[in-house]
Amino acid sequence: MNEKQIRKNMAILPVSSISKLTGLSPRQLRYYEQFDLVHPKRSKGNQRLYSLNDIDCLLDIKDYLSSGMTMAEVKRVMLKQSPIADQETAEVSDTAARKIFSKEMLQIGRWNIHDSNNLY
DNA sequence: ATTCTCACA
DNA sequence: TGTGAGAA
Repeated sequence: MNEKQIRKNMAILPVSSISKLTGLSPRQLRYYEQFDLVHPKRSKGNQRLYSLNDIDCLLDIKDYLSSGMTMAEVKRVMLKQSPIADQETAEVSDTAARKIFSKEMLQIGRWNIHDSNNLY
């Protein structure tokens, strides 16, 4: 992978930053981790270290949850197009990903996408 | 000062 | 999910 991808998975932001950037509470961020929705690295102090890629995932997750999906459902969608880890993360972290996500949702067909209930 | 884990009025 | 205790 090139520098671009490396950095996307290198960012090491503390949970507080992620919380502000995603609008999710630290509690939720840790909770989502239990479902393998995100894979933050850990510092020696056992501190969670999120990458820019994780932020991207979190934002999508947030979107899906707002659309009425549950953790298990979101997880399934994520696993099908989340090559994250430290392999060959193609450059489909933003735009392309969004399209794929939408496609997945429509295919699985069951989550009607009428209105986004932003309740926060 | 921050974050982590665990458990619950 | 939120919140607080106790440790790192």
